[in-house]
Amino acid sequence: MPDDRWVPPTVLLAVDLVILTLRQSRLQVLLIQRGIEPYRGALALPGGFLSHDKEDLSAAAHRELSEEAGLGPDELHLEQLGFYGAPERDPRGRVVSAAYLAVAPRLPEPVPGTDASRACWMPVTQALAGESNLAFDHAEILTDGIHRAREKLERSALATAFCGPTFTISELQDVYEAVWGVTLDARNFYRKVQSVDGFIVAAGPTRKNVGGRPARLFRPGPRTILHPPMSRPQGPTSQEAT
Amino acid sequence: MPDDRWVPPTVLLAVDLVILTLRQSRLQVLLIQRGIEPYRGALALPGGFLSHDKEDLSAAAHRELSEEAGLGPDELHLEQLGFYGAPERDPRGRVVSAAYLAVAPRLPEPVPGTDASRACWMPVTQALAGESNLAFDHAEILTDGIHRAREKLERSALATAFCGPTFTISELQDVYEAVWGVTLDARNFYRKVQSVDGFIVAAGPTRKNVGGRPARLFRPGPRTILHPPMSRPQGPTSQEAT
DNA sequence: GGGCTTACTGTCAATATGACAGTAAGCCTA
DNA sequence: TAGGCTTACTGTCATATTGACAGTAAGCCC
Repeated sequence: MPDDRWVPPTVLLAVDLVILTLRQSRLQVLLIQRGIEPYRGALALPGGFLSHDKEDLSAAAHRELSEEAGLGPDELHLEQLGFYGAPERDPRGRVVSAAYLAVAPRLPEPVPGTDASRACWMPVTQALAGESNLAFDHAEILTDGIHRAREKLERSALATAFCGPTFTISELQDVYEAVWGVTLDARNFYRKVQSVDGFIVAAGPTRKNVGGRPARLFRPGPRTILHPPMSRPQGPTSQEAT
Repeated sequence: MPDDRWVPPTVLLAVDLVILTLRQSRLQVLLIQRGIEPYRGALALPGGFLSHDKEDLSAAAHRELSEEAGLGPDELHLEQLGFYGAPERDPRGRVVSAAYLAVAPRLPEPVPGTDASRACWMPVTQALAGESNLAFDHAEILTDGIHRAREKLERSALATAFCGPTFTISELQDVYEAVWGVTLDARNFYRKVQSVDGFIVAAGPTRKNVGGRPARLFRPGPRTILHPPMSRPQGPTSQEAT
C-alpha cells in the first residue's frame, strides 16, 4: 500500500434502485425519464447522489424510494443488489453506483406523483427490449435485479413482498408465474405453499370476491427461508449468478 | 434532484477482499496485520483504495489479490460480495468499501510472501471469535462472505474452486463439510455429486495416493449451476440473505 | 496373506415432485 | 330456484430424490 504523500482518488457515489412490482400480472419496474444531462430524456432507474456527507447508503435508498416513487419504508422489501463502478459508465466522471433491489406490493394504477411525476411503471420485458434504451448501465443493473428476484423467489418468502398485507394463494401464484415467466400447476402450488410451515398463515376466516368461490386470505408468515425451496420449472432464464 | 449549484459529496472508495480457502480441512480466511493507522496492528481483510482515477473495481480487486496474497487471476473464483458504506465505518472520512469474495484452491502451508508478509491464514471461526477483533466492519463483511459461500455451495459448482485443478470426491466432500460445518454421508455424497451431469468430470484414469485405495480424479465440469441443488443438512447457520 | 485404510457400489424406506380429475362455493341468468 | 359459469380448493398415483445403512474393492504395511 502507498505510504504518505499518496492521495487516493475520490469518486461520486450514486444510489440506484430497481423497484419491482406486479401490475396486470406482469413484472414491472419503476423508471424515470431523466430531466438533466447526461441521457436527458432517456429512461433510467430512479436514483441519485448522496445528499450529504454523512448519509447512510440504505438511508439514501429509502430517501430516493420516497422522493421518486412515493414509497414509504413500510411494507416494502429492500436489499442490496450490487455495485457498478466501471470507469466510463458516467460521462460526468468517476461515479460508482450502489444498486438496491426493492419489491413493492401491487400498487394502484396511477404512479404516486410525489416528486418526479415523470416516473412510470413499465413491464421489464419492455424495459429491456432494444427500443427503450435505458441510461448508463441501467439495463445491466435491471437484468441483475430481475435475476436476483427470480432466485430469491425460490428460496425465500420474497414473493409475499409483491402482495399486499393479505393475499390469496392464487395471487401468490400469480407472482411466481409473472416473475419466473412460467405457468405453474395450481394444485401442486397449493400443496407446496401450504406444506412449508410458516411461509403463509391464515389471515382470519375472511374472504374476498372476484368471480367465483371466495378465497381464503393469508398473511406472510414468520418463515423467511423456504426449505425445501420452491421448484422453478425450466425457466427461460438460466445463468450463473454474479 | 437538485439543480445546479449543488455539488454531491465525494467518497473514498476501498476494495476489500474476503479470500477463503481450505486448509487442514478447515475454512480459513486471509488476514493482514495492518501497518498503518487507523487500527494499526489489528487484523483486517486485505484491501485498499483505488490506485487511480480510472481503475476498474474488479481490476482493483485482482490487483489487491496479487499484491497482498500473491494470487493470480487464474484458478481463482472472484465475485462481488456487497458494499459497505456506513458513514462512520472509517475514522479517516467517508469511505465506502466494495467487498469481493474470492475462493482459492488449497494452498501450500506458507503464505505467499509477495508483498505483505504480514498476511496469514486463519480459521474463520477464530477470526470471528471475540478475541481477534477485526478492523473496521470487517467482521461483518467476513460474516457475509462466509454466508455467501455457504449458499453458493448449494446451488453452484463453487466448491470446486476450493480444490486444485484435479481432485477426488473425498476432497470435494471435505470442502462441503468444512464450509458448512456439517458431516455428510459419503455414500450419498458420491451418488449426488456424480448424478449431477457436468458438475465434475473424470480427469484421466489417473489415481492418487494416501493411505488406502487410490481414488479417481476429477476436474470441474462445464456445469456451474447445480440442479437440483446439494442439500445442506440442518446447518448451524440459518439466516436470511442480504 | 492378514489387517489396516480409504474408495467405492447397492438397497430400501421416507419424502417431495409432477401430472391429472373431481368437488365446493360463490355469482349470474333464465 | 335450477342450471351454468368462474374461481377455490382437495385427493390420488407414478416417479424422482433423499436419508439411512452395509458390503465389496484396492491399495499399503507387517
